[in-house]
Amino acid sequence: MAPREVTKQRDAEATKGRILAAAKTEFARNGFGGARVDEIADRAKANKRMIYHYFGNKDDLFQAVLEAAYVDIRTAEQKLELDHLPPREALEKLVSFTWDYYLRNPEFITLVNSENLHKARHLKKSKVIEAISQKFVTMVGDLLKRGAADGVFRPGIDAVQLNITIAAIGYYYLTNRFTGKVTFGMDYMTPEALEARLRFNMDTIVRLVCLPD
Amino acid sequence: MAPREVTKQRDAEATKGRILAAAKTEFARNGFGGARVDEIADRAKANKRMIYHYFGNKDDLFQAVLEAAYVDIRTAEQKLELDHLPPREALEKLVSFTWDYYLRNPEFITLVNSENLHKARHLKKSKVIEAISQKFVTMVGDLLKRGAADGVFRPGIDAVQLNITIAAIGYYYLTNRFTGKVTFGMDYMTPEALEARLRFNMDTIVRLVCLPD
Amino acid sequence: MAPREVTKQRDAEATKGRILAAAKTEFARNGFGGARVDEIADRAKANKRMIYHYFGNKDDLFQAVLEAAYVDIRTAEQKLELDHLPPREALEKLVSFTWDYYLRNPEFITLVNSENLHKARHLKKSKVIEAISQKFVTMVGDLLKRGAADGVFRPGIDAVQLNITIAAIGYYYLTNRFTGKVTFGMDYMTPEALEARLRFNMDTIVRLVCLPD
Amino acid sequence: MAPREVTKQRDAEATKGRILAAAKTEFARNGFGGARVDEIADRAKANKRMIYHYFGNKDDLFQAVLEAAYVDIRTAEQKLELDHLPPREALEKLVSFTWDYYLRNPEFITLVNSENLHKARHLKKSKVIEAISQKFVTMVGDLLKRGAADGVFRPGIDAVQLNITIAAIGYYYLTNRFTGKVTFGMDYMTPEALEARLRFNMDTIVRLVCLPD
DNA sequence: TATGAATGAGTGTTCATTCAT
DNA sequence: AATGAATGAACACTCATTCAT
Repeated sequence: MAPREVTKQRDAEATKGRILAAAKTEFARNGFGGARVDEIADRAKANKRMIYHYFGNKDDLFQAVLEAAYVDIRTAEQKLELDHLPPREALEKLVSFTWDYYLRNPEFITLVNSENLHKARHLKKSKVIEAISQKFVTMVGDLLKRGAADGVFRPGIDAVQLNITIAAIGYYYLTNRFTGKVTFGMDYMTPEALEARLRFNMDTIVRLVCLPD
Repeated sequence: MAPREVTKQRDAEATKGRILAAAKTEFARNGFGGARVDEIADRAKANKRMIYHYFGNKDDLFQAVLEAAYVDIRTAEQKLELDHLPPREALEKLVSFTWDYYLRNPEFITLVNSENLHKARHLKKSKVIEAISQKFVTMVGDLLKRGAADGVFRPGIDAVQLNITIAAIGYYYLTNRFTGKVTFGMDYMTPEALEARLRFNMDTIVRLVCLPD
Repeated sequence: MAPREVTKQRDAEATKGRILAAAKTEFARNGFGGARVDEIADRAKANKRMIYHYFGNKDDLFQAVLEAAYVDIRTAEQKLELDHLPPREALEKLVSFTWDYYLRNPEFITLVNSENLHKARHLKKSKVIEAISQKFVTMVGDLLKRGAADGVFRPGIDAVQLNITIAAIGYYYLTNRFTGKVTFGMDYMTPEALEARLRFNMDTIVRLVCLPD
Repeated sequence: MAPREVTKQRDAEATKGRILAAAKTEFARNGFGGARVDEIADRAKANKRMIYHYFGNKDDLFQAVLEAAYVDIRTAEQKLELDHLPPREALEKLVSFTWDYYLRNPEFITLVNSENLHKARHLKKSKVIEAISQKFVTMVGDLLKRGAADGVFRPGIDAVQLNITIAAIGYYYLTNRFTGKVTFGMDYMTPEALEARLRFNMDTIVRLVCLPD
C-alpha cells in the first residue's frame, strides 16, 4: 500500500510540475488572454481536467506560474552574495546577473508584461511576492550604503530607482526587440549585439553610481 | 450644396476617426488578443460592419492604430528642433520629451508591448515606419556628433543604444508599475514619484553622455 | 432636354443590362445562396443601390436572370426550324444543338441546378416560362409524329421523356464533370472527350428513336 | 464495468453518427453553402462544439458526408454481383439499381450537385474515392466484354460513357424535377411517372447496348 | 487519479438591405 | 438616376469550464 501511495504522490507531483512548465511556456508565448488551456494540457501531456483539479482555473494557474517565476528570480538574486564582494564588483555582478537572467529566462519578461497589462491582478493576490522582493531591495540598499561609505559610490542613490533602471535597460532591450528590429533595422539578438548591449548597460550603471577614481 | 458635401465627407472621415480612436483605447487596454471588436464598435458609436468596411479586419485595424501611434511620436520628435539648442540642453529636452510623451500617451506603450508579444507582425507589414524611425536615429546621431565636437559629450556613443536606454528607463517604469507596486510597495504615479523618476533618469543620461565640466 | 433624357434612358438600360449580366455570372458561379450582391454590383460597375432599384431584391434578381436564361434557350430552340428537315436530320440537329447550347452557355446548367436546389421557387413565380416551354414540347412532339408517319421513327415515343433524356445525357456530363474527374480520373473537357461524348449521345438517341433501315 | 465502457464508447460513436446523419440531411437540403452548422447541431441533438471536435470544420464535415455517400453507393454496386447473371439481365439490374438508389437516397444527388458547384474541392482531397470508383468501372467494363463475347451486346461500347449515361438519365430526371414541373407542367414523382421513366430509361439503355435478337 | 465527452457564452466576420443625400 | 454610409441579424468557429464515468 505504502509504495503505491508514494508512487501516486510522485506521479501527482510530476503531473503538477508538467502542467506548470507547460503553462509557463504557453502563457509566456501568448500572454494570459492568448494562452489556451487545451494547449497547456496537450503540452503537459495531461488531461485538461487535471489542470482544474490542481490549479482551480486559468487565473489561478497563471498566478501559480507567475509566483514561481518571481520566486525563482528572487532566489537567484539572493544567491549572488553581493556583500562578499567589493562594492563596484558587486554592482557589476548585479548588472550582469540581471541581464543574464533575462536572457536565459525569456519567459519571465513576457509573463511580467502580460501581468502588467492586467494591472497585476494575479500578483496582488499573492502572499509571498512582496516579502521576498523587499529582501532584494534591502540587499541593493545595503550595497549602496556600503559603497558610499567606502567612498566609491555616490551617496544618496535610491535603491528602488536603481533597481528599476538596472532592470529597465536590459528588459526593454529584450522585450521590444521585435518592434526595434523594424524601426531601427538592427538585429538585437546576435552575440555581438548582446555583448555590446551589456557593455553599454554596464557603462550606464557604473557612471550613474560610481564616483570617478 | 458645398456644406452638404462637406458634411457627408466629414461623416465618413469622422466615423473612421472615431473607430481608430476607440480601437486605440481598446487595444491599449486589453492588448490585441484581448480587445473586442464589439467593444470598439460600441465605443466608436459605429456599426461593427463599418470597422470591416473601413479597415478590413482586426489585424489591419490594429496595424492602422499602431502606425498612427508611431507616426505621432516620430512626428512629435521631429518637432523638437534639437539642432537649435546647445547639445546638453538638447539632450535634456529629448529625455524630458520622451518621458512626457509616454505619460501623456499611455496607450503607446501598451500597444507596443502587445505588438512585441506578437513579434511585430503588424508593424513588419507597414511601409512607412522604418523610414520615419531612421530620421529619428539620424537626429540623435547628429546631436551626439555635435556634442562630441563641442567637447561636451563623450565621443563614440552609439545613437541607437542611447535611444534604447532613454526609452527604456521611462517606458519600463510606466509599463511595469503594476507589478512594481506589488513587489516594491511603492506608488509609481504620484506627482512626487513621477518627478523623482524624471530627475533620476535625467541624471542617468547626463552622466552617461556628458563629460564632466 | 430631350437628348439628355434619351441618354439617361439609355444609361439606365445599360446599367440594367450590366447588372443582369453580372448577376448571371455570379449566380452561375456560386449558386443563389453563395452569390454576393456586392460582387454583382462590383462586376456590373454599378452601385449596389441600383440593383435594389431595378430588381427589388436578390430573389427577384435571380428570377430575372433565370427567366432570361430560359427565354434565351427556348428562343434558340424555336429558331432550329426542325420542320424544314427530314425527321432523322431534325432529330440529330436537336441533339447537337442541345449539346452545343450547354457547352456555350455553361451558366445555364448551374443556374438550373441552383434553382432546383430551391425547388424552383423563383421559376414558379414566372409567368412566361411555362408557355414558351410548351411550344418546345409541341415542336418535338410534332417531329416525333412526323417521323413515325414517315416510317423512320418508332411510334409511341413520349416527347417529354425524350426531351428529358436528350437534355440529361448532355447536362449531366457537363455539370458532374468535377466529381467525375475524381471518380473516373478522366478529363471531361478536352476537345476529344467532348467530341466522343457527342457521338455517344447521338448514337444513344438515334438507337432510341429511329427504326433500323 | 464492461458495459459502462461500451456505453461510453457508444455515446461518442453515436454522437458522431448523429452529426453525420444530420449533416447529410442539412447539406442535401441546402447545399454546402446554404447549410447551417447550428442546424446540424440541433438536428443531431449535439452541441455545436462537438462538430468541430469530431470533424474539424464545415468543409471537413462535408467531405466526411460526401465520402460516406460515395462509399455507400459504391459498396451497394459491388453487392450487385452482376457476373452471376446473364449479360442482359445484369445490365437491366444495373439500370434498375441505379434508379432505385437515387430514389431511395435523394440526398446523394443533391450532395453531388453541391460538390460540383464547388468544383469537387472536397472530393479531391479524399483518398478512398478514386480507388473504389475504379472498381465499379471495371465491373461494368467486364460486363460489356462478356456481353459482347456472348454476342448479345454490341462490341466497342465504352464503360465510362455507358456509366455516365445510365446515371444521367435517372439523376437528371430527379434533380431537375422542380424546374421540370414548371416547364413541362408534369408531376415527376407520382408512382406512374416514376415507373414510366424507369421503363423509358431501360429501353434507352437496352437499345443502346444490346444487339437485336 | 484520471479521462474524454459535453456545453453555453462569446469571437471575428459576413450578408442583404435601407438611409440620407 | 445615382451614391456611399450605415445597419442588424446571422454566420462559422472558439473558449474556459463541467459532467459522467
